[in-house]
Amino acid sequence: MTTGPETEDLLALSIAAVAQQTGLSAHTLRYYEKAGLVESVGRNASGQRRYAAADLDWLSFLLRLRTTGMSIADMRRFAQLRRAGPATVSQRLELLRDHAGTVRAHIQELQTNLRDLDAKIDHYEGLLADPGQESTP
Amino acid sequence: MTTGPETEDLLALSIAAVAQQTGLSAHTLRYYEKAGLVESVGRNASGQRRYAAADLDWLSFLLRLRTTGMSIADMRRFAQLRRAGPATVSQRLELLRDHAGTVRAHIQELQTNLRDLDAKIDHYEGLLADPGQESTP
DNA sequence: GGTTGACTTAGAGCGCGCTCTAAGTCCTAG
DNA sequence: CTAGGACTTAGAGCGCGCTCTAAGTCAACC
Repeated sequence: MTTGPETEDLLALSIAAVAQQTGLSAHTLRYYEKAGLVESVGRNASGQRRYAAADLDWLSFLLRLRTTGMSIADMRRFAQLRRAGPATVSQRLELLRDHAGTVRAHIQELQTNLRDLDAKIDHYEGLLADPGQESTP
Repeated sequence: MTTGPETEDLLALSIAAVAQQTGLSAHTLRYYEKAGLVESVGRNASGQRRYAAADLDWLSFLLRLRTTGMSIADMRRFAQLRRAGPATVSQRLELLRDHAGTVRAHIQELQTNLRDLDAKIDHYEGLLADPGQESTP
């Protein structure tokens, strides 16, 4: 399943490269590291960050959490558990399940409200087609 | 279709009552008014706000927009069009259609990311059931 | 008449998630 | 050797959407 031996460690992207790939700014990448979302990434001889494949994987997972509305604080909690090792797997699982539930609820809420918006749109279309109806806001 | 003559104007809720009904704080209700989201509501003899049924309808519409992620600025834009009268119906329609599109896209995005989260959850469940696998983060 | 409490206003403050600044170090090209 | 640019750090600043404070007015009850 791995691409080959040491593939990961051979990848060593600069912060600018990772910024471009992820869509995050270099500022934000450093901020995430300082905020405890990302384990300190490796450095080259002159102290500059060099991202490995595993770092990119983790970042894209973080972005998925972010996109689905997880707060920085919760992401940090997850990252801490991950750093603490395999003993925390069940806690991570619980966190993820909770979050997935939240996301599902959020989707539901959006869908319900969207239906109402669509009804409003229909109403406005009616107004346009036949002006002079009662004008509900 | 109307409930009867003057039903709306007979309803005259205090800001506290509206706060409780909508879940917004009184502070936020005043803020929305100052921000141009809500047309100045009626006042009683001593200058206190008295909300009519139409105000409540409008507020619940605003809340639907908010819940689906519309910014205050866009809600203000919509409110301004509404105040400008029937001539703006087509512009309001366009705004609503755009927003509904945004919401649909957002739901899509959430669903996609949720699928990936579920996959991650499955992975963690596998780890729990059979520890000692390769430990993808 | 006094006290309580809900209301009014203008405006300051807060939490979040970045986003940028300032000052300095280091590598690279000319 | 020099100039430019990408990087480093600590920390300040910003935009959003509220949220609260301060100081004052008013109506109602005892």
